[in-house]
Amino acid sequence: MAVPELKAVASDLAPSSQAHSTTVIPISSKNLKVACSACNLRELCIPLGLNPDELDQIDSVVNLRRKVKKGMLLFRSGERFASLFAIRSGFFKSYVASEDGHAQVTGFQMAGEVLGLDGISTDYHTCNAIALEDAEVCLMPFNRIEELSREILSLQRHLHKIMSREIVRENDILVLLGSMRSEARLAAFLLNLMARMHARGFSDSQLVLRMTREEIGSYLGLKLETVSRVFSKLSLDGILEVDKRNIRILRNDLLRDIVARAD
Amino acid sequence: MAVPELKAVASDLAPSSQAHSTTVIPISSKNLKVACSACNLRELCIPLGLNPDELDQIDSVVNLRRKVKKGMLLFRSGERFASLFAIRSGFFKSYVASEDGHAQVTGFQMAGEVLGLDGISTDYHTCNAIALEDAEVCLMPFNRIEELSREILSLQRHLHKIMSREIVRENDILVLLGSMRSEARLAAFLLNLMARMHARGFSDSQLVLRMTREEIGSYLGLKLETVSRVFSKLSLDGILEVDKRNIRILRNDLLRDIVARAD
DNA sequence: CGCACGGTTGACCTGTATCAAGCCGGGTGG
DNA sequence: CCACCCGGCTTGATACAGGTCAACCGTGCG
Repeated sequence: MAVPELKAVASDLAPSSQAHSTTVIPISSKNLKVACSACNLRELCIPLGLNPDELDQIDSVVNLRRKVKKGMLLFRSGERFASLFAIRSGFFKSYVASEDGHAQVTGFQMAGEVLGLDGISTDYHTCNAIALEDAEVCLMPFNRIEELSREILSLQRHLHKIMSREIVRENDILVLLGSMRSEARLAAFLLNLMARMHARGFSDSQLVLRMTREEIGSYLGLKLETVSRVFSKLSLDGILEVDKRNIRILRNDLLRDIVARAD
Repeated sequence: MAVPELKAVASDLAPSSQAHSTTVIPISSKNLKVACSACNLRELCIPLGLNPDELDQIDSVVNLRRKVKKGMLLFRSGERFASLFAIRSGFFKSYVASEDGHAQVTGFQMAGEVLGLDGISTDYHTCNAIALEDAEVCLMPFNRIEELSREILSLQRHLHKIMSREIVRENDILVLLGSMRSEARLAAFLLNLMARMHARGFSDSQLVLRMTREEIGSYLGLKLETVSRVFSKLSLDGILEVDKRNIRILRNDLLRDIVARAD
């Protein structure tokens, strides 16, 4: 398989909850620019081909935005689930923490992706989501989503596809963790990140990592030293240019080879 | 976290497809015993608290059963998705196969669990499901499910919870693969299997594995020799009694310790 | 200024993979 | 009915990828 699409979703939040976030911005008819119907990320969050009436209904669901400063939690494991979050801007990691303090990163999420799907299962979050850079999210109260998706067929379908896509993505990571070696894991990870950035209009050969080596390692089942060494090796091999968190892909083809050869 | 609930779902199928399955049994009012309303697995597949009318509607959705002989595919990657499958009896593994022949097991499924969720995403299967023992599944055409879940609120909710549960389960495996060592992986795997069997009325200390060491290894990211060695070690330590595929857990507490200590 | 954090690199250790031999039990064909 | 074979499993010897521990560097920040 090519470029496993690594996990891009995570959990959910208690909208009324305390400490983590900073500002909550009501969306009124006055700041139309944030309404879904006018959002440039629209095609990622909501289905295409809605009529104006339906778009209005969607706008009425997505009734709050929230700013999340770098390092702040969007939600944490154990909190009550009420809303899904569509990321408007910024970058998140989601992770589960064992009681002993060890944290396993389960995904990285960027603009246009949805956080919180795992909370539907039990009505409580099972993981944490933290902003890796200043971010802004749209709150989508889940009971309103369910309500509306009973009326708008394409919204129902869209919701199901988003959830299923998440299942498929995790499947891909299982393949990665179950059968690839360090170099292939990092190669697949970079290609995936790059593809997602490219789909958002960024360069397809250059990117700025938002996460530390340790976070990458946790996600890929490697130690930070190993991640660092693999970066060095790929750099030495002329496949990447690595300057701290600035990565430039020089030989996309070779990167793909590494993944393909690994199974 | 205790006993990660390992993956218990997988992909989907083209109901009209050719080779794999054996018998298709229409469900009529004559063989009521298979109708959902009378199925003893009901509480696993469909929501509780439905009124008779709603139960009738559900029965009308689940309109076919299919027998799948041991070793036969229920569906394969690339096939068109049309239905979810509820397992009535038997045991499945799901896996994704790379072009080069390598197979990564992504889950084991037993009675009462649902197969096919990953197909919703693109309308095509992304993995394969194969029966590890003679099995019988109920076909649930997905467009009918979507239709009905617009009318029956609790069905809609149930569907969403099932999908979300699958996401959470895969999260748990990520933790397992990302941070546990062989002994802890196998311990978590056994505890999970045991719990699922126990929930179905079987012993909570004894089980018969339906899969080979190699399949366990693929699932856990280990080689079959390693799986075998870990079984031997756990046996030597007096934690298990292992006779080929018959496993008896002697020290559940120690097994849990192994998982807990591993993070 | 100095400290803390993220990153790199080196030396060494270890858990798991790999390769190989052999066992057991069940199915098949002579 | 027996011999054989084959698939699944166990066990041993050895190799190696990645983990662990440690030193060091640069940079941003209090």
